[in-house]
This record gives sequence, C-alpha cells and structure tokens, in this order.
Amino acid sequence: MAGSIEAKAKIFKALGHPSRMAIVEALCKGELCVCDIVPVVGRDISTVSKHLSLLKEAGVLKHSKRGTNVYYSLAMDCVPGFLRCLETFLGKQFEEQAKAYAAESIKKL
Amino acid sequence: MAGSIEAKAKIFKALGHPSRMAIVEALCKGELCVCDIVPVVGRDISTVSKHLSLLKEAGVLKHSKRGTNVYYSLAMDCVPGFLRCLETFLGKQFEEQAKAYAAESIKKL
DNA sequence: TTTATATTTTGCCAAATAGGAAAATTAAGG
DNA sequence: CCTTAATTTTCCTATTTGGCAAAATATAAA
Repeated sequence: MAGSIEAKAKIFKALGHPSRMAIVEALCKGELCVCDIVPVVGRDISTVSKHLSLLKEAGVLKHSKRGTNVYYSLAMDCVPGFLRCLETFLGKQFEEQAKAYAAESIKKL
Repeated sequence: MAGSIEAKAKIFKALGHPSRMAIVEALCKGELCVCDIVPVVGRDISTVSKHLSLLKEAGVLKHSKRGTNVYYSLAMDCVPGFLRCLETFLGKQFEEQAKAYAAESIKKL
C-alpha cells in the first residue's frame, strides 16, 4: 500500500489552501453551483474554477451539470467529521494559550 | 471563526506532502527519533528536519529532546482515525474503478 | 577540552502553485 | 442561427516549496 501514501497526501494537499477549505466547508451544508461558490471564496471565477477541479481531481468533490450550471458536492464522507474534530482541537489549543498568557501576566504584577 | 479556515487549511497543508504523510503514518505507531524517521522518508536529514518542524509548527506533532536525540510524536488525536477512513474510501474507489474497467473490457469482446 | 554524534539552520536552485485576464466551450433562449 | 450566461482553459507572472550541501548548534563521551 505504498501508493496509498501518495493518494492520501494528495487529498490533504487539495484541502490545504484557505480558498479550497472555504469551498469544502460551504459544501458541508450541501450542494452548490459555481456561481454560488464564487462569492464564498471571494476570488476570480477562473481561480475558483481551478480550485474546484483540483478538489474533484483529488476525489474530495463530485459534480453534476444541470442546464448551464455546474453543481459541486462533497464526495468523501470522512471529511466533515474530521473538520469538526479539528475545530475542537484548535479550540482547546486556543484556550491553553490564553491560560498560559494569563498565568504569565499574573507573574509580572 | 473565519480565522479557523486558515488554521484548518494549514493543518491539511502540513499533511499534504508524501514525505510528511509517511512521517505521520510512522508516528501513528508511536514516538520516533529523527534518526529513525530519516530512513522511513528516504531523504536527506536536513530535508526531513524541515518537514518535521513544519509539522510541529502546524500543531500536528510535538517533540521532546532526550540526550542528543529529538523524539517526535503525534499531537493531534483526530488524525489516525481520519487516515483509516481515507484508506477505506480509497479502497472502495479502487474497487469501483476495477469493476468499471472489467465491464468495459467485457463489452469489447 | 577535544571529538564524535544528532539535529537544525542557511543558502541556493529548480519546480510547482496561485492569481487574474482573456480566449474558448457549452448550453439555453429568442 | 445568434446572443447571452455559466463555466473552463490557456497564458503569463509572482511567490512558494522541496531538495541537497555546507555551516552552525547542542549534547554526550573520551
């Protein structure tokens, strides 16, 4: 399963950019067309389109055309749960930092 | 929580490289020193050291010095479970491709 | 203190990435 | 068929990244 290292890294890499993370977070709530994703990301539509195809290429998203619109949605069940877990982790980390900072401040009084 | 998008993307980015994915997979089994990680990755020790500090900076790893060695270990509980989930996903994806390919081959007979 | 071992840091180069503008493509609708 | 709207692709540029080699650090051992 050595090739699976590459495959897994590719998935992480796809999610490893703020614009693409924002796209995936938006799609956790359900399918969206490109025109609705663009304002979420706040970048040129050509840039957003490229991010979307990268995510699709990595297997994170799937898409379906209906009329002139293209709708993207999540293709990987594991992702939303992991994102919530990361948020908990980041929340705790932030708390700890705040606590450490407070302790330091008290020492200096 | 807009900044959390950046924070989460940073974590994914840290894991989004084959060498760093290999490091994290190795550390799922437990703590290792740099000298034991180097052969796993198969890159120059200076390169591996940079990958390790990037992972630490992102909060994925922590480290402790003992003697002249530095031991790295996982700092994020969510990671191993997600990796197993991805493997299941990739396995299914591979199966489907094989099935589709077989169906195509039969048609051409 | 000198020497050896483990690790990190710096310097440099080649390759990959993200960005927007503009051109190309696709599908409706008149 | 021509026009409009949605999306993707191509082209080009600036920035970031990953790699190794060499120098710098740090700790233990002689």
